[in-house]
Amino acid sequence: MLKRGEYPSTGVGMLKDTDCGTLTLSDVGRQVALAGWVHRRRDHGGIIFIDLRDRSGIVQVVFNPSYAPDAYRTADALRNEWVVCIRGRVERRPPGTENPSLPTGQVEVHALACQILNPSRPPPFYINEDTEVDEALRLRYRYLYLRRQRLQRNLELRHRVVKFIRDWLSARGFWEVETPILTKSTPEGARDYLVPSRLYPGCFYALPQSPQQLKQLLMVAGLERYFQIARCFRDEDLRADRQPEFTQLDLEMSFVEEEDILNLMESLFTDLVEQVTPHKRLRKPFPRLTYAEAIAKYGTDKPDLRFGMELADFTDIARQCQFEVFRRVVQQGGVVKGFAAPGYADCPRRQIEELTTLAKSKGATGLVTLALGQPGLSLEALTPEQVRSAVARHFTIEQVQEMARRAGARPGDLLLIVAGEPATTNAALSALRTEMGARLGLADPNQVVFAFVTQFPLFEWNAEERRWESAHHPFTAPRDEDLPLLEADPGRVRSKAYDMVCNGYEVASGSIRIHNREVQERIFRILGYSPEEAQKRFGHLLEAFEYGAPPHGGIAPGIDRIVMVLANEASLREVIAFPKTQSAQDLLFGAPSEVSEKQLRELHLAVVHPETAPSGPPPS
RNA sequence: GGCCCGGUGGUGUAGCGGACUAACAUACCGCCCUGUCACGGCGGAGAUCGGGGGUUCGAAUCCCCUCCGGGUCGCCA
Repeated sequence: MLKRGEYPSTGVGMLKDTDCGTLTLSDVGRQVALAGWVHRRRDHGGIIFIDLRDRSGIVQVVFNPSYAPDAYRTADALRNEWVVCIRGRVERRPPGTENPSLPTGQVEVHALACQILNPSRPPPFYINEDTEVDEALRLRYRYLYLRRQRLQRNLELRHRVVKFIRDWLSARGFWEVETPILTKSTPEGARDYLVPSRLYPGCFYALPQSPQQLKQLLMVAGLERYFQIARCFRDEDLRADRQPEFTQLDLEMSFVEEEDILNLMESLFTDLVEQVTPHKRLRKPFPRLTYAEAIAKYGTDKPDLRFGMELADFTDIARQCQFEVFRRVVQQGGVVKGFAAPGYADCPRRQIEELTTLAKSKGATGLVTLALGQPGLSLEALTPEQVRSAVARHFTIEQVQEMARRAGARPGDLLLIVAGEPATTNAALSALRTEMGARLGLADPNQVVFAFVTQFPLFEWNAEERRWESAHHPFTAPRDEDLPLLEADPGRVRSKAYDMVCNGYEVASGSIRIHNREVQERIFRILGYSPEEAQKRFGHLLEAFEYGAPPHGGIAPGIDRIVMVLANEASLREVIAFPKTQSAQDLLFGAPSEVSEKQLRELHLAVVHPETAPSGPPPS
């Protein structure tokens, strides 16, 4: 909501000199010129009320034939979303007719003149209500969906977040530098969006997946502190929190260690939340956990820390129990882990089945639940009869009590246990934990908990191609103490890469980079690049590093995701003005689209349609 | 590419083998109403149920194919 005086009025006095949402009792008696959209019309036969809406909010306008017959006649024709200009006087509402649910509810504007600036067809969906609309329709009529107050608030929030970041970093000596959108394809990482070159047949530019190498070159150039609100492009499949083009706060600093970057981020986002979204409760200081801790306690590297329900390890108990399924999992090198859902012991069977389905969808073979009696009892007094479970008979009461203790469970809680190979077990439990957080209302929408996850592994094993790959990117520095492990045991080498997470989303990712040629060459060797290959792929960067590259590192928070979390939205589409569908289409413009033969000829392109796919542009 | 959910007047939903001549709310059109704020009252118009094929005496409803939207796994250095 705009506050009075926060922005200059959007008009200079010809059509509009005041924003609707700013009017209060202190304006009573003022003559104002308002302009905006008809939010709603209430016709009482002898008197007409219009809720007039502009981006600042809503104010009630009263049309009374006794003091403005012409305006009253005009108001009779008005319909939702017509654009009007109204001149009138701000009046205190008659006693008893104030509307406390409206910021301007103490006053109303008595219309003296009303001009229709533009009528409107009935819109294809409600703009004056926050009701569900088919996603395709929202995108097709994006300019109408954006007219909704919720979307306008989201875009305003986004503006304020970006402005805050620019000001904050500028005040701390950071320079914003633009980097090219037309750049070079790199075979690593995500699929590139390609742009054909007219002047060089068969050659292509690529849109940046991120300005990663460019910002490192800016460090070599001696800029020391750089940032950019940068658009990034990745031609990969979409998700609720992934769009093909998105915006990063790209940032890089010279002469820094990991701690410097993390402290900077903690300081920036603490100030940002406190000043831009002061109604949010922020946890300070930001929790820090290693990758290994995150996986052990939450089963994921992007845990939602607004609630506990930490995972406990029951593998050693499972090894000794009488439950054949668990024992076999442990024998085969698997793990048995679980957590306690507080007060959920009496949950209906149907909900357990839903949880089981969820666990299986994440690759688990099943879900074991133990309902631990009634609240108020003590754990020590728990009897076998009070434990309700399909598999309770395979465990001694001491084993049940020990699992409950480790999970921090109390009587009345439900233990959820998954057994299997570590990766799927953790994935399933993480999903279950998130689901229980939602079901039990533990994920407070007014709370934001940022956290740093550190010490990611430097490499990941690609089983398909039977080789090591960079977990982050090949310029990420290994931790000094793990350097001796590099060749001997690459899988155990930890990196100076870090993520920032918030309420269950990964909102930033970064690392300290390698600036030492010898280390960089060892990394390339482990990744399987010959010196010639490394030269071909990354020659420009390697060469730059030979000319006095300073130690440097950085991070890249995702603006869209951060705004999404702060706006309490579940989809990125609600915080991007013109987003694309899950199949990467722009339904408003109809992109992507075919182009003319002439354009193709100029670009030296010929289109070969796949046999399996329909030819031509996507239907719209 | 796999799996899951959805598509019914303009919009949002209900209906899920026969009582559907498809219901409700709202928007829309007309009439009435001078203090409402999701104003209210009366009346009206508006969908052959995303598209195609099939099963059946009978399909919005069951089956197959397909299109669109969403979620998710793979993917996203």
